[in-house]
Amino acid sequence: MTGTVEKTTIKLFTVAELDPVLTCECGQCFRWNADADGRYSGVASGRIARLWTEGEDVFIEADGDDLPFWRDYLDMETDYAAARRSLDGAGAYMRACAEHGAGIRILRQDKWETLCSFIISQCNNIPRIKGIVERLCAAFGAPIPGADGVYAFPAAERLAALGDGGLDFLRSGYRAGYILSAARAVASGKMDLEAAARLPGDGAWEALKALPGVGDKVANCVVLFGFHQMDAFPVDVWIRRVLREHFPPGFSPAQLGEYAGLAQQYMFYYARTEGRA
DNA sequence: GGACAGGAAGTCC
DNA sequence: GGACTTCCTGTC
Repeated sequence: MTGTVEKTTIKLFTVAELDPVLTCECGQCFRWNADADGRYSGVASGRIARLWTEGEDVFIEADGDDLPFWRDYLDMETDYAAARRSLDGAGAYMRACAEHGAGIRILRQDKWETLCSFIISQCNNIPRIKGIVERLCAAFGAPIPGADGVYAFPAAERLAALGDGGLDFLRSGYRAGYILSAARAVASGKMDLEAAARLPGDGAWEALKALPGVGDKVANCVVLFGFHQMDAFPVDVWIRRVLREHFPPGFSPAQLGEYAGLAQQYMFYYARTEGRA
C-alpha cells in the first residue's frame, strides 16, 4: 500500500434510475466486472469504485475526493425517466426494450479509452474484448495506488511510442495496427478528441472515420459512449436484426429523437438477453 | 478425439 | 465480395 486512501460510501440513486448490472453489462464499457459478492468493481480515468444494490438503493464506494468525478461519469444530471418517456411513441417493441433496460445509464467515458476499446470491439466478442483491454492496461497503464494489480488505461502517448509489433502480445489480431495508428494520431495532435467532440452535426463522426479501422459503427460508438452525444445510433449485427424484424421498412433511427442512442442501448441489451433474462 | 465451419458491437480495398 | 487475427462454440 502506498499511503492509506480514505474510502467513502454514499447512496446514489434507486435501482430504477441506475441499475449496476444493466449499466455494466449492456456492452458500453469493458472495465466493470462483478465481484464474488455481486458488487461491480470498475476503473475509469485512473480511479476505482464499486457499485452495488441494497434493496432499491444503489451505493457507490470510492475515494471521497473522486465522488464528483463519479457523479459526472454516471451521468447523474440526465433525467432518464424523461428520456424513456420521449421514446413512448416509437411503438410497443421499443417500449418493451425500454422497460427491460430501465436502469441503464449511458456512462460519460474517457474519449481515448472509448476510441481504443471500440476499435478492439470490431468483429469480436465481449469477453475477448475485455481480455485484450486488460492485457493492454496491465502492460502499459499506470498502477492505481492502493489497488493491487489494477492499472489505468494507458495514455495514447505511451502506445504511440511503441514500434510496429509492439502490441503483438495482446493477441488482438489485425486490430493492433489500428490501435497503434490511432494512438499516434491522438498523441501527435493530428486527432484532437476534445476538439472533435465539440464539432457540430455529424462533424465528430466524420472526423473519427478518418482514422484507419474506424468505420460507421465504431465512430458511432465513440460519439455515443465517449462524446456522450445521445442521438448517435451505432448499427451492428444485433441492431440490424432488430430493425429488420421489429421496425417497418424504411424506418430511420433519427425518428427516435435526441435519445436514439439510449434507445439503441435498450434494444441491444434486450436483443441479447430476451429469453434468458 | 480432433478437424472444421461459423460467428463475434466491422473495416478496408 | 473477400480478406483480415484470434478465439470460442457447435457439429460430425
